[in-house]
Amino acid sequence: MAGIKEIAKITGLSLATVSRVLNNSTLVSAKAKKKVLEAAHKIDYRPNMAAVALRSGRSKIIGVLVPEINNNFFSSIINGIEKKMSDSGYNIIIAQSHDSVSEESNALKSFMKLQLDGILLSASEEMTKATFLKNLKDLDVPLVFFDRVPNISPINSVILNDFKGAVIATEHLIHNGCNHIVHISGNQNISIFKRRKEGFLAALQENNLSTNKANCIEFTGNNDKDLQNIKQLFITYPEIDGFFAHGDESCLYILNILKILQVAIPGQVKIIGFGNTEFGTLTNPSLSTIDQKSEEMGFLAAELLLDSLDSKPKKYAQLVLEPELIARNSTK
Amino acid sequence: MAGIKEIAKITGLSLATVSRVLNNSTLVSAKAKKKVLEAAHKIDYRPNMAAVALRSGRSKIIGVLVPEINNNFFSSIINGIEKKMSDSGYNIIIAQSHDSVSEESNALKSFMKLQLDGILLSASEEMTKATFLKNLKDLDVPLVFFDRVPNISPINSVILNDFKGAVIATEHLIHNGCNHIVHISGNQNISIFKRRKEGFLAALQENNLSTNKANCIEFTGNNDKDLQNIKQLFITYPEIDGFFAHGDESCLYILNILKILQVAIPGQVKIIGFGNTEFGTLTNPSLSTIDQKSEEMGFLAAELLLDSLDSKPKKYAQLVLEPELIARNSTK
DNA sequence: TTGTAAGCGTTATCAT
DNA sequence: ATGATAACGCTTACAA
Repeated sequence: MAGIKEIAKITGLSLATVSRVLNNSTLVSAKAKKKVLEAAHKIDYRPNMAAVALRSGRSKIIGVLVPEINNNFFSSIINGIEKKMSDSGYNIIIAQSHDSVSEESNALKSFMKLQLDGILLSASEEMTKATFLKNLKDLDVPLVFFDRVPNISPINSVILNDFKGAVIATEHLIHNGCNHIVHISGNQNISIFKRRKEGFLAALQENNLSTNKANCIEFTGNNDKDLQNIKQLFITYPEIDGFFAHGDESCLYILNILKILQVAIPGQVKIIGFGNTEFGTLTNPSLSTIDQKSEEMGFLAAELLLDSLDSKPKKYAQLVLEPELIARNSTK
Repeated sequence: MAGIKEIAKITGLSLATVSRVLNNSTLVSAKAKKKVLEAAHKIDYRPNMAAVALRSGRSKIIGVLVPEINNNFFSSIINGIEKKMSDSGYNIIIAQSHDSVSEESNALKSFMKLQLDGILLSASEEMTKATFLKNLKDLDVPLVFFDRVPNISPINSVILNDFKGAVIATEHLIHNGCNHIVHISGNQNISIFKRRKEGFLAALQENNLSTNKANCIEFTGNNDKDLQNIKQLFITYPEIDGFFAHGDESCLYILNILKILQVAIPGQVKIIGFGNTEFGTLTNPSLSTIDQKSEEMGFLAAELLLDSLDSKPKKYAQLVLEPELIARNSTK
């Protein structure tokens, strides 16, 4: 009930002047400014954002669309986004695609109704260039992609240098004396996992190690099957002295299997993961890994979006974050 | 650009009639209804929610305030909320308190500007009855608390029966032959951890087991310290044959320490955690635990909020979810 | 520097 | 069953 009208009544000024003060316009006298601000404080004035959005076209809300919120990586990113956005007076509205194109387009549709000022999104696995264009063709708000980025330009995006991360991890093993390294890869249809595998192979080549077929084994997500696969591989090739996994989770399997097989870690075999998941400090031995800079990614994506909100001559930026080695006991 | 006006122009009907159709009013002819819906579909009409919110006072947005989004428990809850709310055509806006009263009240203030239709919130640790009342006194939207609930009534709330969960866990150990059980407790200022400890002690008493001081040890969060504490305890009391931890994370420590001490799990010592964290299936042995029903909690809280959105004669409900035993190999 | 008034897209009241 | 019109709270030309 406490609106701009009330302030006008109290101060004896017009709605326009009150509005100008509240929007930091320079076209107001110091006296008017003071009066208005006092009154605003007195009645604890809070603008009706619905009215502001309707009239000005700016809602002060930005949409965030991720595949899954209940996932440490994405929730860390959202954390970074939230930090930056709330500092700048924006609220964030969150939706999930669950990696489904239809849910993704539904979410975007509902975003479009809300007069959002901008959208941050990580594309679903299935999102192709075609569906992307279809969904977003009439979406004229600023857009920034992060992590999972469709192959299209021009675009604003923030990604991690996954290739580099894999190289760092692999070379860390090599520098610590490993010669027979195996990569536990992820679904190769997902670009980030593909790049990690490429980085692994490149690092082997760079260091004159063989890159034959036995070096890679794909993680299926089926617990028992993966366990058997890794076990079998290790029994077939007992000379294996290092594992680089596409994710920290797979390392838990490897740790278990090697313990069963009575293999000393990191004595006989060294292990490094990817993702810097929380439990990495809790395993025995603690897990070396690659940090994905998730919170920074969210922060930068938010910053990029804020930049493009007020810059009229549109320019696009592709930011690439550098991963960081977290060396712990599993590779000592 | 495609608004209600456009539909009126296409169909030759008035704004009022178009609006009525779009809002499922019964006061329209089948013919008009058909024409409007066709036109709406044709121009891919999407209501401007800012205008709807301004005019009707309902934004179709509900606010969710949690201590920390980057936390598996809360992100699962949000998952449940999102599921229910998006089914009902609501968007959710998320804010974090980081367990700080000032951030919490800031978030609530910004919620209030947004004309939200309702708020779901898990109170920060510090939130007292007084600050709660101060923050929410002029907040007249429906409110539902979950998990962390201030001691105030009347109120809508959804919580887990943590006491019962602890009893179930403890009795599971007892039924599987444990006589000397230790509880690794959490910060006793947090109500849920307190209730878990109480449940543990009650279960011991109920089963005629001693409840002396050696039965509990508080988890400090300091990795090295906790490790030493647990190790020392086990060395002092080698008769210990069971551990019930207030969280799954602590179980990783216990597993590591017992492995170092060459103790057979579950042969000599059995372990059960709380939370049903993802990595519980990946440890060796896999971890028995108590499921917190986090997604259900979010779902029910959302449902409760939706109920109170349209029920004029306000009634309040306190829902208590029953935890579930997840028996795996660590207690076999 | 300030005021007047139009208008953002929709809903709701009152006629017809 | 439908239409004309005011109103929601605010911003912003345009006028003064």
